[in-house]
Amino acid sequence: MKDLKILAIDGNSIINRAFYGIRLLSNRDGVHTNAIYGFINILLKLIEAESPDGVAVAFDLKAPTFRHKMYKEYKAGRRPMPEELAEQFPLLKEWLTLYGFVCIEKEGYEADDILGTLSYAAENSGNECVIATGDRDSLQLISDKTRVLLASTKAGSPELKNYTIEKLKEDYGLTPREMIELKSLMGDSSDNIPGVAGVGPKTATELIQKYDNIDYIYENIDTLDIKENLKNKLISSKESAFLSRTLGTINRSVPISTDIENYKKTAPDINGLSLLMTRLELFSLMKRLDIPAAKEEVINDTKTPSVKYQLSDVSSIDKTAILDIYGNIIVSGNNVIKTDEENIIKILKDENIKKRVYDYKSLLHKYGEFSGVVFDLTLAAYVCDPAAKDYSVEKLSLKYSVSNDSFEEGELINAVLFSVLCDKLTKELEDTKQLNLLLNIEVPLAKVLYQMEDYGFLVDREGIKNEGEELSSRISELEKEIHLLAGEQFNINSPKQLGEILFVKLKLPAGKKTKTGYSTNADILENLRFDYPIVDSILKYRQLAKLKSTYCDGLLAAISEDGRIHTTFNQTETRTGRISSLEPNLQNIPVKTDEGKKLREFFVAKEGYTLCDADYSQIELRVLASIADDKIMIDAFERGADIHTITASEVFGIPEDMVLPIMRSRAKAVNFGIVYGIGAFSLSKDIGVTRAEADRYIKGYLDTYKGVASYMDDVIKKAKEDGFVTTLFGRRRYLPELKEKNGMLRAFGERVARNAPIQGTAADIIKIAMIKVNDRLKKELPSAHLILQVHDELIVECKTGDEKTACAILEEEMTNAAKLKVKLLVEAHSGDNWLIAKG
DNA sequence: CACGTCACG
DNA sequence: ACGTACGTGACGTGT
Repeated sequence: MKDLKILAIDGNSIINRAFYGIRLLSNRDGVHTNAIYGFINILLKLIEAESPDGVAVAFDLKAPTFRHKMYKEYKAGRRPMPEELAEQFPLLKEWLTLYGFVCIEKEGYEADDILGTLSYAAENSGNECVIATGDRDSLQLISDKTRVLLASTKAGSPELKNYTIEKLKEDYGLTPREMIELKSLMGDSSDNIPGVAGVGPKTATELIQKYDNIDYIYENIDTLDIKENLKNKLISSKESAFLSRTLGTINRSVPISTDIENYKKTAPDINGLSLLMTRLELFSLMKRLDIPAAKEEVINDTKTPSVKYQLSDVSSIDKTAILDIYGNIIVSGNNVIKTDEENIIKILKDENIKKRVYDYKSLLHKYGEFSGVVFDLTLAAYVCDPAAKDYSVEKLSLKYSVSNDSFEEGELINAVLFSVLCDKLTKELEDTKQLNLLLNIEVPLAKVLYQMEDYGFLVDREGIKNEGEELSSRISELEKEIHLLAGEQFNINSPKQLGEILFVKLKLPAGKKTKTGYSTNADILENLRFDYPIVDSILKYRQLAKLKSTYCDGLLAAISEDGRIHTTFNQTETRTGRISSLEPNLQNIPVKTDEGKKLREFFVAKEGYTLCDADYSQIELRVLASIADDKIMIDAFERGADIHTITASEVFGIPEDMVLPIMRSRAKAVNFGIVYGIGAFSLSKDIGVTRAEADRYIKGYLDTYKGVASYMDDVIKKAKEDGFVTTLFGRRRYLPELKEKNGMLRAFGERVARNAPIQGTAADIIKIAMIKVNDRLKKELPSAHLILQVHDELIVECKTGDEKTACAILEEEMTNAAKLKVKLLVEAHSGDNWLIAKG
């Protein structure tokens, strides 16, 4: 059989390039997939470019023969292959086989031997072979029937060079066979081929160009026109040169099938590919290859009326869809599917019609208030997997193996898809005991958040504007001063330029470096500010520039026509269950410095109204005391005393009234650190003591709070068994990091395992409080509105005169949102603006 | 678009 | 030997 084209790939070489070229990716179970992903991408590109009749992928297998003795030794002395890569080999091989390609590995042979044998077989039977590899060794295999596609990295970006006999001549001035001779002389350190000592690429190339091969050179060594010095080198390394040629010659007679027909592509096993790729979460590749989701449930709309819609309508741009209880789409995106707008609103507002929706909060913004929502697919998907980035219907369909026979962008698909997804997610939530969390916390909260977004927070536009102008003039003063002290003009906002000025031009003692240059962050500069006036000015400049750009300019740009700021709360962002705030972010308005605090004065109540601000006192430590069941800490809170003072007293072993401010502040840092999963190094850096000192604090702490100490151990043990941790309300966070071989990543996983139940439980509690506060306000104080949440703090705008009632409602509902082993303490204040209301 | 920096809990 | 506390979002610079 003639005229077949075989693509022969050096599997090890390409998978390595893919692995190191793409950041680590893993699926939900912690199985890494980056090398597989990268390999398939490269493979698809090659297929597109070459259109081969078959693909054979060669892999190394251990137990080397003579040729590879040295290679093995070299490999033995080298870092072993990381587990993250090793685990991807069998999966890739499985994928290749399922796709209809051939994997070849033969005990005792390397991948390039297999490539050599394969290309030889192809040539001999009049066929064509294209070799893809990153290893220059294979260049010796080139012929008029065999080309080499050499993968390399040029200026940081991957490149494929197409080597034919002509191209090789152009680049190296040599024939393929001469490449072997070249290597005999110059050696190859990466393959541990010695060559001739003192002969590099340049000399070797000259010699081979002139004399063609080492047999000729050594036979005629005395008569050839070679300088004395080089001649001596050649003579003394003669044995090594011939050994190198043996080592460097690719074996072209590996015992594998030489019938090229056997390497023709066979039909792909679509089912198998679906299963494997769904498990690996290689969704973008599945889409590209037209591979449907695993265990495909072909949905035939036999039971339901055939209501069809475009998938694109509900995927990304306007991701809203509403279903009635039969799972029929009523509206999707901007397209009304089944009925008219008037009817939609009628259905929505009818509380007796139970609705399953996609993105409740967006629908509320679009159609106004409605109830009767019994399921929200977006929120369900978030609760099931809070680490996912994309909750589009398209992604969910792939992930949950739901599809139908026409699942393609632009194709009509059945509305039942939604219904099936809802059922599947409900099942998962039941299985993981999180359905309660969805239905009683997240869904009702979505409505509360909608109301908060809709109502907004009034700001004093003129006040912010004036403050911005004030800051501007102070900033330009500082700018002048800094340029004067530096002796030149430069952009202070550029860490790069600033680093150059401070640490090169002015020769200040440089601290740490970042990837890109000198570190100029506040930690570093803080240590220099007293010795160098310029640093003091820079810190001030930075502080004011931040206030101006992010807060004055940023907030001004975000004020709506009604004079209020309507933030958006993202309910599906954080991995711990917190909500986040964006465009603008109202959860990071300054409070720590006087200049910053001033901005809070511009967040005000409207005419005739007052702000009430209530925050939990030490909620995370109280949660910790409760879930760790730590008697000492629980007792401390029950006594109502200051927890940091008590901690200092216990750790330093002195009476509470002897605790000095410095001791309290260090104890406070340890309390925070414990919640975050603490390390002595970071603690010492944070509070400015030696590492040993910090270590003693932690030991003393864990010795005092023995319940906390055992909780910290137990939670990790449990997390390693289960693969996840949970909050008091059952919210899960999966921790694939705990399975990492990489110690740093694993340590990170352990800190997260300690922190997530604490931060997450606190997040659950305030969510419950928000729902309850909102309900009570609706009933008892309808003119009052919840307007903001900042993790442990709620803000209400109420009629002036109602503030006592509003504060009482806040305190009651926040305090009683959860029953812990420790009482929750809430402090509430009121005032005309946020600064005063915070107390 | 990645990075450094810095604002918050 | 290595890097170093949890969770976020916005801005300016520079490739």
